[in-house]
Amino acid sequence: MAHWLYKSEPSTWSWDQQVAAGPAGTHWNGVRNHVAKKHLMAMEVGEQGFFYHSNEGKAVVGIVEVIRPYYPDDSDPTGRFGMVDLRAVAPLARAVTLEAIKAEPRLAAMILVNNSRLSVQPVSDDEWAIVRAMGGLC
DNA sequence: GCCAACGTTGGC
DNA sequence: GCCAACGTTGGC
Repeated sequence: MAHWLYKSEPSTWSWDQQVAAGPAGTHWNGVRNHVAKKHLMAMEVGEQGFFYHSNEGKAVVGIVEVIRPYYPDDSDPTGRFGMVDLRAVAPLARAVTLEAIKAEPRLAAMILVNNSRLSVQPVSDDEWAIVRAMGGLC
């Protein structure tokens, strides 16, 4: 199964808010980028991803899971973009900062490091395992 | 269909 | 708060 990384500014949508949304989850809407859209469309229910705080915090803070596959984003007046639904699965025991990711040579190829502007990114199996371990999860 | 201008994102 | 990187828009 594929893994993903979702970026959000805490002032807009934080991990705490995601947790508060509970098992029913929330829409991951507002994506207005065609590369990010392509990733959203590829997602399947049950696939997990990292929740990353951009700008403020700059760290991976938790794990989320896709609970509804791609469907139209009703906040998009043009109808061109869609969204998925996500629920919080677990917090990391300790946040994995961008600084720590950049300091780990095995993570040098992560999109987060090389294209910081892409808001929804694929994460390789190796990267997934490494960041999880750095976050204190087995 | 090219490309300059502009707006937005996000690290620093 | 600055600025680099990137995406999008619109004139030609």
